[in-house]
Amino acid sequence: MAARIDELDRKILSELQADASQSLDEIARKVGSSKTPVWNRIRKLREAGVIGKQTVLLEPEALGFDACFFVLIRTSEHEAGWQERFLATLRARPEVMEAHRLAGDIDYILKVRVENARAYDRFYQALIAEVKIHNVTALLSMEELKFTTGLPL
Amino acid sequence: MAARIDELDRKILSELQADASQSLDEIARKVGSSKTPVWNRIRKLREAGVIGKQTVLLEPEALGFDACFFVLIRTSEHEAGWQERFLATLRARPEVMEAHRLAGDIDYILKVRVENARAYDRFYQALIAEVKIHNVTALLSMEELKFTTGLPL
DNA sequence: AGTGAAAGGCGCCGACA
DNA sequence: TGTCGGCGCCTTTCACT
Repeated sequence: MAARIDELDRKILSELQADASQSLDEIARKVGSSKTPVWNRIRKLREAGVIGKQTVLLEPEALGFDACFFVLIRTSEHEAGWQERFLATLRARPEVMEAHRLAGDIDYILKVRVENARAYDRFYQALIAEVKIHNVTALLSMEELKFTTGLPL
Repeated sequence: MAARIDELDRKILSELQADASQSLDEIARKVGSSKTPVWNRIRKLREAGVIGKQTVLLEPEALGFDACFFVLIRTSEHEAGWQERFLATLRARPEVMEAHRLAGDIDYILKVRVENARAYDRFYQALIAEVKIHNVTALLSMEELKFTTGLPL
């Protein structure tokens, strides 16, 4: 699955991660190339699925999302049907920012962004009403020390 | 800190989150307004710090980042000096995608993206060499079930 | 606060080396 | 594969409502 990427591609991706609003000329200058080759490479990287969607990062606190929880989930159910229902629930719930299936004794971890603790409880109640869950631990974030979407190229 | 945002702002932010490469005309049409007002609102939201940086989301697996760990950290040190060193280490390490200070008996959680388990171990060794840590639990992600940067507006 | 128009810049695509 | 040049759209601004 890992695409063939050379040094120039890496530099271009790095620039795009840092600031996707830069002009082609600007990127070309920084990576030591020029418009057309840079543009062709970006197109190829997009087609190859290396570059996903272009977005803006919003400030959660400025929008009233003051609470962030990491939710550790243990389940006793491991049939396909259960996992499908669980997955569908996660996908349907916009407050679930991230969900991973884990190795080890904890089965899943979620990252959930909500307005406040009450909103988290609503989410929690809705979740356990939809799927049977053996054990849930919620870790409340007091402070986001670091956040980046940029991979270390 | 929460900015005053009306329904139109919310729609605009939603569109930008979904696809920041859209033209102003397109966004204006979708939210039922026109170019200039949309542009003015975007500028204000940027100045207010609601809209942060514009970026592209890269596909980790296409770039060889096949391993993702959530790291639960307990420490016995709670002085300011220790936390400063810890924070500086996290900031300096590009494989740390996310770091939160928590409430409860676990003190910190990190999200770490690396090439493979060996790269994680290098990170782990470097971390405990730099700061004294009481207890570390690493949760290995087997599968990313969901990932979004889009807040639920 | 929204409309319309005008200008400069930039993405995108050609031909050429 | 990289450079140059042009067409047309899109951002950005301003004057008016």
